[in-house]
Amino acid sequence: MVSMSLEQTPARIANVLREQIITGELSMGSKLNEREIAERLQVSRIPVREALPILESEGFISSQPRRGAVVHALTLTDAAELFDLRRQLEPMASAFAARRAAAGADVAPMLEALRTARGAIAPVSSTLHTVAEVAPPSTRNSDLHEEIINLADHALLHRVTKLMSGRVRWLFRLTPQRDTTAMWVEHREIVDAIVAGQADVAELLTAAHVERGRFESMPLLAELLPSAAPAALRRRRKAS
Amino acid sequence: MVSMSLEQTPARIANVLREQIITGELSMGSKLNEREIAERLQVSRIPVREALPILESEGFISSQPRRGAVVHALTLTDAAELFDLRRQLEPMASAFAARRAAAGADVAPMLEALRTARGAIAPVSSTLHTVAEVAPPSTRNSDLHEEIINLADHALLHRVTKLMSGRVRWLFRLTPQRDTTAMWVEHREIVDAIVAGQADVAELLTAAHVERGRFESMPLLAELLPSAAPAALRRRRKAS
DNA sequence: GGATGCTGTCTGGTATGCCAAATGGCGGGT
DNA sequence: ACCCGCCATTTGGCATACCAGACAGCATCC
Repeated sequence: MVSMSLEQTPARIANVLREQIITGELSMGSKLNEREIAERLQVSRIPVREALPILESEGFISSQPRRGAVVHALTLTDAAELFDLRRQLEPMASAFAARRAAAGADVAPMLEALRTARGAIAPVSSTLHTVAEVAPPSTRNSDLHEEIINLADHALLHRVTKLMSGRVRWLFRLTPQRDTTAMWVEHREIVDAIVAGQADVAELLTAAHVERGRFESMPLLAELLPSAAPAALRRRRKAS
Repeated sequence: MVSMSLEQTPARIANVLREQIITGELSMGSKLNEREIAERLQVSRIPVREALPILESEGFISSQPRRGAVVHALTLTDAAELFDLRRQLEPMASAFAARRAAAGADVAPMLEALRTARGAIAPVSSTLHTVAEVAPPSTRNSDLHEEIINLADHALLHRVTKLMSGRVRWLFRLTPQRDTTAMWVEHREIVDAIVAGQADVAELLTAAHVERGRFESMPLLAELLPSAAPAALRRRRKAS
């Protein structure tokens, strides 16, 4: 390898594969061969071997001892479980963020993320920020949530959330976008409550936000995903 | 390597190091040298390199790109954050477990763990189970919590919880045990609510259980742990 | 005498190569 | 014709070896 980006190689490999999984370039269920990936990315197998556990911890792939790794096939249960955890953690994050804001923490990055998210819906020329790379709304929303987490200044929460954020983006990518204007209003209300230091309000609004997302998304996902992992998918794969 | 246990080598190495960290055999702040560990455990550096990220994800060590890994020095903030997360996740686990129990799931393993935990306090001869290895109460409590998680049958919750369980044991090991009889009563009440399928009751009892633990443990931990990681601990380490 | 640059060494990062377990095809036996 | 077992190939697991960045000590220059 001649050129080296600033981030570590295993992390870079994990990022590449993660994006390929999220975009569907690597379809669910497809096998991941260490040698093939190593050759494709022009690295040796070692950093690949270190990248795969990262993706496994984030729930993108599942690997068994001597049988290799495959891209995890998302199920409706996975989606429901993700909403379950977000239901617990995101309200907590908003509450902590509100307390931090009340204590004088800098809320500017969060506000900026909110503006950017709004810009992704209806570009407002008043702000005049050059949107070099037009990221999809799902990424923008993730940015806002991430800034709330950052504001919460809670290392453990940050770690756990980061573990789930990839899957959230993956599912959002699959889900036909819900009404983004309404969602922006919800986001604004949450941010307002945080900035005002109203921890309880922010917590409840965020809980409602998550549950609304579940209510709107699950029916759509129900038509896209199998309800559970077919455990009887071992032998007899000739017809597939 | 001549003999190979059934679990994978990196996981085995992580287990060994984890126990050594929890028991204090590896003191906080001590450096972890890949070659030294590899030689000590009679393996090569590769599985060691794969074990360290596991411990890092569980918060036992912190490593920087080219500067190696050190055993994380627990702070009071770490303890508080752990209680914060447990406050959100354990009540959720109890609620899910209660719903599963109401749906007819097998509650026997949980009851067995409860009995075993009680046995660790006042051995009752009526149950007549041979306690081959006398594990410390902290481990027994972890077993009960783990069984509740298992009963909840929630893959994502299980994953996130497993990420935190190591640190919980680590802190419990440091904390002078709180009154175990009262704790057993709390445990029994929670289990009773779960078995009865009373999700709301189980959830609230568990929340109270966590908060009681926080209330009793934090003052003790405050005398054992530094309040925060000393960021100004880079240069000038000659006197230490 | 103090600060700065250089160099040696330590340690982590990556590549290559070998080994063993698992899988699938093929041949022989019933 | 079907089933069972053997063998080859695939593929992951681990060990060894090499490379590069980081840090400490020393020498040198200011």
